[in-house]
Amino acid sequence: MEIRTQNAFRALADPTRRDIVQMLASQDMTIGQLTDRFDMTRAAVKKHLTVLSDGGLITVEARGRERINKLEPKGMAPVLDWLSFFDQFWDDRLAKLKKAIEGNQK
Amino acid sequence: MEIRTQNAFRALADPTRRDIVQMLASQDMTIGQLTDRFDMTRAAVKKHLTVLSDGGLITVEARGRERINKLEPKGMAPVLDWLSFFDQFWDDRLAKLKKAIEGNQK
DNA sequence: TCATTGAGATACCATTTGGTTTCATATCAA
DNA sequence: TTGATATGAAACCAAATGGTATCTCAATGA
Repeated sequence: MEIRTQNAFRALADPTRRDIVQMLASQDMTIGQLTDRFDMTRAAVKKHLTVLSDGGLITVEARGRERINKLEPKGMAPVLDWLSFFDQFWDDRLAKLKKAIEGNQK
Repeated sequence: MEIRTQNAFRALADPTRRDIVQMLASQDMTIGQLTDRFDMTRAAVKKHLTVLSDGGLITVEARGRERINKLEPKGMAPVLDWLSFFDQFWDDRLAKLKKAIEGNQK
């Protein structure tokens, strides 16, 4: 249950995928552009992009023969939602953060 | 590089381990107590606890023949640190959160 | 003392994961 | 039209992952 949370956490579990997320944070990129920045094949990058997409962390927009990969910030919400569990240990800051993000996203 | 971040994200990637974290949030528990709450063997739970320990998310305290597993909240810091990257998209709340947690932890 | 209990370690297994190579398809441009 | 380019998809592979069963060890307590 709660497959969205699982898929998001799973997507963030791999260092290459976290790097992709950071790269897409600075600019939208095609698979080709991303592949240029890694020491692996396009097929491998594609697999990572699929996992990120399953996790709701990116969206893909077709433009001609290119596919523009964009960061989907609200995909992070389930992660922050889960992390807000730790309010019990600290304070309500995580909950506030989550609300702030949700507000920005709508 | 940045193995702590990788180990923490990896530890959180599995649903059983996230459940364990939540259980330990309400009270410290031995392996036996945790195993009672899952439909798997003690050996399997032990493996999850090892991954959580590698991720810095729990500590183990020996007491007699029992091992008390405790949540280690500051192990979450690398995760929050990485997530604060998204400041660029929204605002500085995550950075503030991170600082607040670091302050609470020292 | 010695049976019981709580835990760790190891060997084993099926599935998943992260990578490759290869081939197919669609779009662009000359 | 046709060659180059951007991507997708499938088959395959080694290693990691999540689980099991089994054995050992240490502490407890009657």
